[in-house]
Amino acid sequence: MSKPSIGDQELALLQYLADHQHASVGQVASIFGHARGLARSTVLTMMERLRSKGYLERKQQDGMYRYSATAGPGEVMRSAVGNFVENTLSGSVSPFVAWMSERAQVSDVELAELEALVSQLQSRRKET
Amino acid sequence: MSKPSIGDQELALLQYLADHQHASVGQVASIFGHARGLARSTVLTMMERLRSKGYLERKQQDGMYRYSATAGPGEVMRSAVGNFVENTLSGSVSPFVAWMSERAQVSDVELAELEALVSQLQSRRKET
DNA sequence: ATCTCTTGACTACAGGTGTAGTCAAAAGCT
DNA sequence: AGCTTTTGACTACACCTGTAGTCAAGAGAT
Repeated sequence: MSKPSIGDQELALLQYLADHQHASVGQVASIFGHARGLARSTVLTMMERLRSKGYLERKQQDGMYRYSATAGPGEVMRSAVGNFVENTLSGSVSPFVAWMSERAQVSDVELAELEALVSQLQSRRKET
Repeated sequence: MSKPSIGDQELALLQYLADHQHASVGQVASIFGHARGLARSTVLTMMERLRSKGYLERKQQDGMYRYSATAGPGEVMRSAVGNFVENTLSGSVSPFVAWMSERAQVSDVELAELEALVSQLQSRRKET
């Protein structure tokens, strides 16, 4: 039972919700929505769609609904990446590496993450 | 003038075309199409859409059209990755790294690519 | 109790993508 | 030339996503 698909805007919203647990529609609309020039009803619609897809849940509180992501902040992105690699790159990571090596700038932080990743993979490999 | 968007199936097709230059619809339909259970008309429709988006071009030959990708095989994927990172990950590569480090198996080849990438980035960095 | 602001449900709609049927024209075969 | 297969253009349609308007019910203020 693979999770339903998510659009980019929806993902951004879900990400926001994962970072700002149990927020009301009003709050999300005025912060996230306003920042992106979205109408309140648009934000509400997206939130409800995400909820029907199982990515958000809500509970009544203070006379209104509070929404929370069902998955943690990191998971959202990670599963997005997973889908992308599976569906779009047919499971191969190579295109990603190729793209990285051409990319103009890679920040110090990113480089450090990559280094850590490589050494982690190396050590994991020996164990087996 | 950023390129028009591409769906996953379209991308797979484009990739196929990039790997099999100047193929006819018939050929693509019977190989690629058949492998994915797509009707000939479906393949044709997608190819024409890709063409109208500028990703494919065609020329008549042997009484039928032959299609070719306008970009090389690698470029297609690379730009797909670029879009994904920009649109979906808001420019950050971190989610990718996070996902990689959780992924069950990373092949030797992939690990080697990553190592190469890291050392390439490291040396590039010193130059500056 | 009334008036106003907020909240939520519903409806709408356009553009993109996946998928395919139909049908006439062109090409190939006998 | 006549019959069969291939090719290509067009049409169709459902679902997803982005985006928003409307309108009634609920909450808050006076």
